[in-house]
Amino acid sequence: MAVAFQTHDHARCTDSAMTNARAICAARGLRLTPARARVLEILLEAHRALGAYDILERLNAEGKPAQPPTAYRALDFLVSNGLAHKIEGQNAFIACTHPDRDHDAAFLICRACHTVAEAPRAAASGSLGQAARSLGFKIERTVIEAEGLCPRCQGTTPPC
Amino acid sequence: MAVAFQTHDHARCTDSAMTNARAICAARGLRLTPARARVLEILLEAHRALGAYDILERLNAEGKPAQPPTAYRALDFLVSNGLAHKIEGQNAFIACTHPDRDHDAAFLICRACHTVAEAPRAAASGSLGQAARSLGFKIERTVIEAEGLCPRCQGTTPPC
DNA sequence: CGGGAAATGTTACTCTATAACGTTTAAGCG
DNA sequence: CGCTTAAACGTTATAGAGTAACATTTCCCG
Repeated sequence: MAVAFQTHDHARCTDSAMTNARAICAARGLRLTPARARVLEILLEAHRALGAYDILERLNAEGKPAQPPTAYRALDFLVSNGLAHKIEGQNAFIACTHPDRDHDAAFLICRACHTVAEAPRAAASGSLGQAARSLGFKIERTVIEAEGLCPRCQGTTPPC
Repeated sequence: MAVAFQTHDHARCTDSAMTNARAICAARGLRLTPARARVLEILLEAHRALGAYDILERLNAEGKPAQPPTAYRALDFLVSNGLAHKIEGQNAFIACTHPDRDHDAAFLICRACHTVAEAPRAAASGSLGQAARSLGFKIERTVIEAEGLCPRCQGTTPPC
């Protein structure tokens, strides 16, 4: 997990993530339609957070004219089912790297190369959960994001 | 701190926050212009997160026709200087309840009554800081938000 | 194979945010 | 004090993010 900052074989991790996603949808009776699968592939291939309109551009570049709802519907499906996450701090979306079950995640986002590492995380852990408990607040959803510089981009003047 | 979920005297906490903000700006050589002060007051009076266009509506309702940049400039100033925060999960802004120094904060946001409690927090604390350290990631900014139900709204069918 | 729900296509629109200009204001200095 | 200059502000226009609403198609299931 959280290997995003290390070099690795993107093609292979895309393939295995797609296979995994198909298996998950089959197991849960979800329909990973061509449109949804294509959006997930785009996210996996980009290997970083993409805006909805970045995805639209890529879809249109493939000769399939698509309007915003097409992208947003696919993204809603992927996010609802844990196959992708929304990075609220950037109005962008990223494929989940371990979509084995529902989970809230924490993200480390490099402002230079836009790589995003996803750290699995116990729901409502840490100081946030503590504060919530002491106030009687019932957490339903969390957004935990850190923006900064990844190891690769800390040394280089021009960002990787 | 984090008293937002308890009933209290809004007028008084608005006044003292404005006095505090003026003192901070004076001490730092910042200009809390009328426009900026008015936006801060609006945020304090609302006592919950407001969208930039909610603020614009209120400004216009006062007979001062204002365009988006007016609101965004004031908000940028307030956020840059720690007098307000942006709630990324809702594209909304809220006055800071303890703007004594630069700080990252964590937020508990009620989805029913829209009240926001701000919990002070050591920067890069908890699991996020741990993950970052182990990966060599340098955190510059964090977004930590929890959405759910506040104590008041958990019992009632119609939200407070 | 037919009925109904889910998914998609399409048009139009709303909300969020910023670029780029010109004008005004006010702080600092000789 | 009056000049210089940067910061703040007004204004117009536009870019970017997201959704409403409705017609059409697909495909699951009985």
